[in-house]
Amino acid sequence: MAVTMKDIANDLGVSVVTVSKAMRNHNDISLKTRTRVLQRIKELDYRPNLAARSLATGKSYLMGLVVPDLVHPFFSLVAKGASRVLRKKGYSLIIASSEEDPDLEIQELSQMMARNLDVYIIASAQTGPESLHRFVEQKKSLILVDRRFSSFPANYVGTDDKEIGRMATDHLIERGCRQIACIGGRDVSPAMDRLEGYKHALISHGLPVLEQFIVTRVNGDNHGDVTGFEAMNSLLRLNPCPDGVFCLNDPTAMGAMKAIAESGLRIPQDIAVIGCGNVPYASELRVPLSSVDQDCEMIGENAAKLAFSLVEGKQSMASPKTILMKPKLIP
Amino acid sequence: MAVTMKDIANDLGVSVVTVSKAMRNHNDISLKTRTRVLQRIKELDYRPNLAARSLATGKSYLMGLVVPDLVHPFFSLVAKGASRVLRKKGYSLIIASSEEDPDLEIQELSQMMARNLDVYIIASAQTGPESLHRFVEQKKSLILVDRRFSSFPANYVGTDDKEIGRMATDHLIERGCRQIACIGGRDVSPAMDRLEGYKHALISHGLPVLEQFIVTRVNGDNHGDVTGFEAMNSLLRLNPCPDGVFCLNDPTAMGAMKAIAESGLRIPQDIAVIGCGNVPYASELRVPLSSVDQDCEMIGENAAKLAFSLVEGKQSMASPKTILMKPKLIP
DNA sequence: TTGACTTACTTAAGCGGTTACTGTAGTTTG
DNA sequence: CAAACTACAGTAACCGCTTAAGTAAGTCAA
Repeated sequence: MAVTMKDIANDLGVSVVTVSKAMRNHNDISLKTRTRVLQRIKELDYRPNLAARSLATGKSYLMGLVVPDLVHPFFSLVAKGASRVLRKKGYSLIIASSEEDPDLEIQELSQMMARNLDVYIIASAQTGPESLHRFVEQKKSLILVDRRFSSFPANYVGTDDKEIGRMATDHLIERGCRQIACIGGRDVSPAMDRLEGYKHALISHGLPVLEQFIVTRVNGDNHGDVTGFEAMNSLLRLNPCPDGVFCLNDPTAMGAMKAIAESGLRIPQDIAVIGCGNVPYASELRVPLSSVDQDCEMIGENAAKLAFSLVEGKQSMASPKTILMKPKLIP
Repeated sequence: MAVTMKDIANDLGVSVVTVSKAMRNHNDISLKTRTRVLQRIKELDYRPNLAARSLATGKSYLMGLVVPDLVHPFFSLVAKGASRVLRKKGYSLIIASSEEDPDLEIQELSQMMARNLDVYIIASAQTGPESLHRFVEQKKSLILVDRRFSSFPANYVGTDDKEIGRMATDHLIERGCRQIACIGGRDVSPAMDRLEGYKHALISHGLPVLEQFIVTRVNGDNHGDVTGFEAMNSLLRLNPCPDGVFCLNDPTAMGAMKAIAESGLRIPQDIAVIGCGNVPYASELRVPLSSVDQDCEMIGENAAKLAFSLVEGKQSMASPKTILMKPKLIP
């Protein structure tokens, strides 16, 4: 078996508690003893058994991250950012992918709760906040990422999605577009907020908000390329046909661009396209894609930092904090 | 606090042990008692504290996955595949990203070892197997993924990389290329094996293996696009210049394609390019990229399954198992 | 020089489970 | 009808660590 505190204590002729305290810099231990302990710990390459520590302290030194799709660069970047911050403080990250399935998400969260994680960071695939109430009941620390629920106050880290919508639409307007369509998902907060920003931008430029130019789909983020392709085709049949399209995410934009290309129209001369998310390699696409970048890694980092202030009690769950990142236009 | 076995035992007027046994279908408990226990467990939504169980059993029901770059689709797909399999058996996955930094990897692994994970699945960023010996010493279950070390026998799940090299090169030869170059990383087993497959294919077609056509770089996988761009530029200066390029991975291929495009040559008429990895959206690129696909999710799944056979003792660390996936050509 | 404080450490208890051993009915057997 | 099982449940000990409470010395002011 691995080295335990007992081994070290025996070797040094002190009690286990002394070792425990020495290790955690309790001011109850003489410098001399502490040094001897630390010395021996190094020699034996001792590492405290975290399961035992967890049991004794009630803290697990584990944080959970549940995302709808780990393969999506957005979420893997969030994971990366969070992981980097947590690592430094000796925390580990349990990552689960819900595959955009609400039931699976609940199941994964149950698993995690059995492990008594210190903080749960969730980009939820739920349509409503119902299943999140148990976090409140069980007084578990919760941080929502990317997606939130208006009726459910909780810690939240995300991008300023309204600003994204405004920014993207403004960009198209500045490029001379006047008939601007919008394609994307529905029901999830980023989509709704971006749409609102889109409308806001149109209105403040004195342009009309036309319902037929807004194509939203449930779960439009999944298989966004298909959604984008089909939605764009339906937009192309309109008269007048849009001269600019704001796609709520990049895969959708790529689908839309494919549809435009197949129709024989040119991008961006005939129809300009802007996406959101700034997927890697966007610049290498057939037609380079303008996009709005969200600093995904920073979202992860901030979520992790917020997580610390929760476990350290600096931040209470009672007064949830919202951190919004500023988006950036990538032409 | 959360519900414990004690609560259930008290409620039912039985001992804690009875609850424990009932829960795990010990044949020591009458059907009647077992039903009562399970009933109450459901009512209270009880979940056993896994830290406690871990302490008592010595198993953590956790598996660790360390990858060099979580954002790389290859590794996130592996993670996804592994996660899916583990979930079903009640295991959770701790994921860490080493950022291609060998020291960071060692650090992450130390962290994990403190948690006594049941199996460690690693796509190692090490240049040699030295740091892996401690797994053998401490009798920890280890599975290597994607990258292996010839001098270090260990469980391994990956793709048949020689076959990839052969397949890709054959494809170029069939398309009529005769001057085939190869660009990619160095030192890591997949790169070396693919290169070997490349050479093998050339030789078996009676073509010469020209050293000046082989451009490898240390850490060529990182920032592959830059590597590919620079390497291709140097290849373009050769006379004769290659009419086909096998890039050991897709980002490299994209960099190479950029260089070719900037030089005014056409793809694939003047120079054909084939990559490896089949990145998402490859078909949407300026010039659609042929690639060799490795079923990454299956790699993850197989690694997870192998992990089970290790914890269940069906498979011993003494006789390491190697699982190679067959690659698939995506024109 | 004695009581009050410190300093440095130890002992005891418990976190929430598990395993190995004990005990007690009720049932079978010779 | 006593001996020997069997089926079911309970007791005790332990996993490795932490916290709270205790104790034995040394220090200091009165």
